[in-house]
Amino acid sequence: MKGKATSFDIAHYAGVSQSTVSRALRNSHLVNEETRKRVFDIAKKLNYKVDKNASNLRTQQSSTLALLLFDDPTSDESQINPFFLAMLGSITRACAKEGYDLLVSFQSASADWQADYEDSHRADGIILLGYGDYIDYQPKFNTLLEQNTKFVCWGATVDNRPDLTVCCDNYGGGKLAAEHFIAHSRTDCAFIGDASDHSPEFFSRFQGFKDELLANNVKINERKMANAISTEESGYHATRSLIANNIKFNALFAASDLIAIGAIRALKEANINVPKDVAVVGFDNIAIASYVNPPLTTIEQNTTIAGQMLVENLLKLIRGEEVQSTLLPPILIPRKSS
Amino acid sequence: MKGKATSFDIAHYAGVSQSTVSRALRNSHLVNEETRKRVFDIAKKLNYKVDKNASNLRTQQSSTLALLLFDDPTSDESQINPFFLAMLGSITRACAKEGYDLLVSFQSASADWQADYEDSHRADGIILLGYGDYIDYQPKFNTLLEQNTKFVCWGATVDNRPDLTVCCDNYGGGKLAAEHFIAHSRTDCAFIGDASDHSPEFFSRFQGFKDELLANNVKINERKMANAISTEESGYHATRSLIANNIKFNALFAASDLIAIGAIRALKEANINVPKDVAVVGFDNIAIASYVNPPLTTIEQNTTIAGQMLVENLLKLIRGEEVQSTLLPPILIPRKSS
DNA sequence: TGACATTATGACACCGGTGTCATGAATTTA
DNA sequence: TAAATTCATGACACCGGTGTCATAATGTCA
Repeated sequence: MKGKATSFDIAHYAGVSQSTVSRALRNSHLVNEETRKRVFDIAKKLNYKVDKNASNLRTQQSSTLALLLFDDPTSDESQINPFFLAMLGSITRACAKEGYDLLVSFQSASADWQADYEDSHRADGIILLGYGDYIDYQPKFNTLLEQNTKFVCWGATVDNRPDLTVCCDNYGGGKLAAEHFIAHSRTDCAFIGDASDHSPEFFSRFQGFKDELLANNVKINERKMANAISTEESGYHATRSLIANNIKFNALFAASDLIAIGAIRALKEANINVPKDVAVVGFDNIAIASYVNPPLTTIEQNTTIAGQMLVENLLKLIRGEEVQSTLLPPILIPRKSS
Repeated sequence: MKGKATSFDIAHYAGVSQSTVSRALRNSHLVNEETRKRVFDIAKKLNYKVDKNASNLRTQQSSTLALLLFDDPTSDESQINPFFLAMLGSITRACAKEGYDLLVSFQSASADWQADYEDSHRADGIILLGYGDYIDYQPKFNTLLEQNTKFVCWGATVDNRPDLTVCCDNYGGGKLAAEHFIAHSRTDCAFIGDASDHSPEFFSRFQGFKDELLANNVKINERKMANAISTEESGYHATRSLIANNIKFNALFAASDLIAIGAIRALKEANINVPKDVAVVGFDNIAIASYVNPPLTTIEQNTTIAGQMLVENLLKLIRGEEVQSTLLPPILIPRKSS
């Protein structure tokens, strides 16, 4: 066998036209059962595989989805945020289930990603996955919309298009954390994350947290808040600065598990016992959370379902079906850290 | 703008032929500088992107690599082995650096994966990533070789083709673990993993471990070995069965970190102190390892370098360059578990 | 100034499928 | 039995690029 077999080779051996081969292989009802069988046998023998490029070119679709990962550029080069890795895994699985291939690609927020994948026909649609500063992305979202590119994103809300978003109910998750503290009479609360509207997800978590505390007549002191991005390092430093400023609290809500883990490290170093002196609650329920010491109480975002929903919604969008905005319910996973 | 712009549209606006547009966009020296500039400007204005399918079809290559992930089918559906996730991340990054796209796909060992991706021209080459029972794969490797498919695999050695493999020096890693125990006078050793040649990587780790012990006149008792696959659960159960059988040891080498983490859980439950009563060493240095209690001493496989090497070697193979077999040096990361 | 190399471009076949239309044979209907 | 319908198939244009060959214009050298 020199080179790969084509449908013409099969046609030749089967004594039919190439058109018929193409039809037979795609199980068109227009092909005689006997012919189909013959074609299939020969295809198998020649180890024939449909050339995706030719097929995609003709049909103008690719049965491929693209995943654009916007990892936090400030985090360690070699490691990807474990929450995203988990999402990546579940999206990969969901795509496989739907018969789509997945093209994975790292992006920096500044790059010219806004049109590449769909316009070049490499993918039928795009999944955008990233924490962080979605505000910068809005103009690019608009470009995507203008070009009628099919895309969904995790977390970020696109102006007037809630249907393009899949995310966890961050506000509700924040409330869960507050409820939990109140139920355990820990009302002297600190928050570590980003309470500005720069990071919409962290902001919502904080809002939910604050509002639920207020509903119970507890006010959060602004001095007991510190900014952090979603890394262990950042959580560690933010917490250290609180401690260094002699700020006291008996409960700490971290906007992500990585932050919480860093916070616990800082607390331990300062000989502050978790959970006795300070109860800690994180957000995400990454795999590591259950293994740290003490195991971390956290608000779970179910990555399996999230990945599925992203893929499902994107496929609906591609097929022109109606898509509902999707808010996933967060769940409190109580462990020893609180 | 109705539909996507093609090179014909550009040709029309630029007043040149489509051939010239194509040449101009690919920076052929055969195009006048002024013409090139005009073409580029128009392309930009029309938001033109080369149709990858058409281009790939013509050139018969895709600037895409495929990653086939063989996750352990017995592991939890929703979670991917964190070591593979880390590899996935580093391979993604390495591909991006080389200007290649990455197609990610889950596979079960039994599936008909052996020819799909390259034959269908979706990818120029394949990376195979999986722990586990590579023996079943040998016939499929042969099919790949016969079809002249370009591929590299992680860990597994393909008959007579060591150049197709990138892996960590598992034997050397096993020796490191043994050295470490001996240096700390922990010579009553247990091993948890798979010491059969069913799982070549685990087997090598065990061989290195055993040989280094023997070189120091320490023999490992067969009763102090238990089989486990690379999950926390499996490590937990294997260790429990050792304990239940009243087997004593003061050092435990686990063939992977997940196994080690499960082992530590079992030991703790039996009120056996780590590291005082039993020193534990794992393998992989997954992210979780440093966060468990106590932090896990482990043999690191550098996933960043591993991913890079896989991609680099595969690209060399594709370009027809000579490829060296690649053995990555493992490093002992001492932590509190030993 | 005629022979020849160089430069810039256009025409066109080609990659390997898919979808439409035309065609001929077999089957059903009036 | 002629007309209508169904079935199975072939011919062919087409998707949007890339690469080869031909061609015209300009420049170079003897």
